[in-house]
Amino acid sequence: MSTADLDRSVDDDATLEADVFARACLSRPVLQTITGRWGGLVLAALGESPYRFSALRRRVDGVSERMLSQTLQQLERDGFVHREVQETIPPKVEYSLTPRGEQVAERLLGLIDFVESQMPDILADQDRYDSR
Amino acid sequence: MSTADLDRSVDDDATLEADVFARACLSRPVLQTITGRWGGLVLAALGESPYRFSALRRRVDGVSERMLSQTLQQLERDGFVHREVQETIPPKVEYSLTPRGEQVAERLLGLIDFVESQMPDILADQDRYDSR
DNA sequence: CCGTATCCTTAACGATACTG
DNA sequence: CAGTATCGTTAAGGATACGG
Repeated sequence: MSTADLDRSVDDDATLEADVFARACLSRPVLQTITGRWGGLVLAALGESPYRFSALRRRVDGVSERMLSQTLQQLERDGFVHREVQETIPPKVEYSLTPRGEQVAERLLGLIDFVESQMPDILADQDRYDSR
Repeated sequence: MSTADLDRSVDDDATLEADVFARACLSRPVLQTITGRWGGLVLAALGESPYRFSALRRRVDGVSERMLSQTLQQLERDGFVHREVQETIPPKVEYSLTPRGEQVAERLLGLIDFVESQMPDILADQDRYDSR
């Protein structure tokens, strides 16, 4: 089956207006990576400063070694994170944001900050919703 | 994690200054809802216009009835989405963004648009990463 | 120290049938 | 039309042991 059926005409900005609502849209997995359970937190953390693996794991509370490793690989693959290996003994690996990663982290931080600022009201709304 | 989940009786909320990096941070599930697999797309869709259930399901390609229903409930619970029932026959239910939801959708759209704009470069980076 | 590989558990998901 | 309930499946996640 083709997902191109619901053709929303490509408008003025042409090229990149791929429909994010389309099931097979290539940007979906990328968005999933950066907004998923750990991706957003990792990007936010690296927005503060570069981190080494262990330090990052401590910073992002609750992430397992496996998931952190996996998340970092995805972020590196998509060009959001840069991985720098220092061949010392013991070895050190530093993770930092690429320019693209910084742009994303910036926007992500804006979202996080807004939600944090709304938390008192959100919690109140949740309580109202739950008690009926 | 057990289903004991979030302790609603915040014994002493002197600090809503909660650290998003902390495992038990109350904002994490909220962020999860809006950035999760369907939450973001639903908010983005409702940012275009209000939708009724079926129309929304058609707009967000690939979402099942079950997941759409569940996602909308969470978004309504957190005060991002307003649900309006019209007692007609057949019944109609219209979903729209609350002011809070609009603020989030705005930021989410910014993120989505940026990623879309980067897709050509991201795909190239992915290819480079995969071929080694 | 920086991970990867393995195993196993849990949560998310989709399809479908059914109710108000 | 707008969902909820149930069930089987799949993907995500955590713990840990071990290699580089």
